[in-house]
Amino acid sequence: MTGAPVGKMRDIKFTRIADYTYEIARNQEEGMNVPGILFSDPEMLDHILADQSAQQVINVSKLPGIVRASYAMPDVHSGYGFPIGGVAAFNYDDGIISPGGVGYDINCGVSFLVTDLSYDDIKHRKRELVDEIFKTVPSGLGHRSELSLDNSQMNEVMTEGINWAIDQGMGISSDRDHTEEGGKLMPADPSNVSNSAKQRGKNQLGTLGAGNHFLEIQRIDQIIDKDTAEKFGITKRDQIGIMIHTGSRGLGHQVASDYIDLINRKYGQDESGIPDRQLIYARTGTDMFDRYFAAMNAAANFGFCNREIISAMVRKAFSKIMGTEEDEIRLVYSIAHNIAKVEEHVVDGKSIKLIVHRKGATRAFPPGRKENGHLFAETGHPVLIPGDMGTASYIMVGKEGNMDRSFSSSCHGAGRMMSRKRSSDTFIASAVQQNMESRDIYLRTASRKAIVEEAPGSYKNVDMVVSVTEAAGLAKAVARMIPTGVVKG
DNA sequence: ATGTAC
Repeated sequence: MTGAPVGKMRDIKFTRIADYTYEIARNQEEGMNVPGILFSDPEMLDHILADQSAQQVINVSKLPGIVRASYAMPDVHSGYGFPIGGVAAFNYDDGIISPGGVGYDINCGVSFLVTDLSYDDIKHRKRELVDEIFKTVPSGLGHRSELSLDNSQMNEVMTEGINWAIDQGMGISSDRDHTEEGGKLMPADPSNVSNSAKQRGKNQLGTLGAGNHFLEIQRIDQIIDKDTAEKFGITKRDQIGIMIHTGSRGLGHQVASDYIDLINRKYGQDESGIPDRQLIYARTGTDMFDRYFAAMNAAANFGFCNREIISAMVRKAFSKIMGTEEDEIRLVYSIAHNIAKVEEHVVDGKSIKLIVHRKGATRAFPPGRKENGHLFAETGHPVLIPGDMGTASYIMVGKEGNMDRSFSSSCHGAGRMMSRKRSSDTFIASAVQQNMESRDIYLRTASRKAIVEEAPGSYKNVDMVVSVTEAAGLAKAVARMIPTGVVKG
């Protein structure tokens, strides 16, 4: 049934307008330029209402130049200004860009690699493999890389993205076709990145970081869409893959804080009508817009390069322990889920240029978009969904028609259900680890804190998030992976 | 998420 109000909490009214799709009408609050749209189910709506995310969806809908709707993906939760799991597109000719709409971890994202190895091939060496990766890939807060870059190398990384790593022998040239935009976003201008941001990045290339960032050895658990899986190189149950979830580290974080600060100082007064200070933005056509966009792309390129170099370290570890060749560990895809992109979309029957913010949301283009590249023209590019460390992760692809539903965006993970603090108060590290061990998941972490804060019970059920994402018509599952070895910051 | 901080 469509059209009847289904809930009212915190004075926010939702109307079910389609399968797993709820609307917050434009008349909900004064100043909304577009409605809010949440992809969810009745059970998950409760989680949304328990935090600030629905209000944040409303706040975003009031920003200038927003087109069609302010969206929340099924894994939405509250974030800095914009919700995590939020998608907002602005008219490129008369809109805005907002650092809060991208998030502090610019190009936080995922790489997934597959091997021809089966679980049986690695199980007797699994601990050695994980230990080797844990030893060679620095993880945790403040842990430095053995790579130390000078200014000119930093500038190259920020303009060239993964090409820098490939030129250095830390990557394979074919990885370009398996990375969003070839792993090099443009325009990227390091001169718009502060010295302190560059300083922070110099010893962080090839580091995993902390929080929900991870590196997992996974086994293919279910192949859901056999044809597509095969095109992605996934052919059998128990096939071994490696998932890397990390971003642009301290460099991206510094770029975000620098520009939030700069924009606030320059436009804070003029934009006093803004519903939340944290939504501060630069308007299209201003120098500030161009500077942030080019700095964000520079940080994103650092993020792509970071995942590429970690992939090279994984290839090396597999080679040392398993005797595999570099090209036997194949990149399926590397994609961002914290980014703003310039994209063409049809709005009101006309194709227009937009600046699409995806913050904790994954681009999910179906076949037919040039961005897919030649390899994924027929399938759509892989959409990588990292779950929690004890349950599962997914590969999906965009569903036909999702351009009209979410500007071709999908969920980006399970989404937190408990705050880090509440997780720390709820879980005991040894019990979490033991539980994982009993399910054959070997865990190495840089800190005890990571174990409790990242306990699987802190997250929404990823299977449910994925099934709502499917039912809402955003993306469809291709394969489900389960972790067997986990490295956490 | 992040050298836990203006």
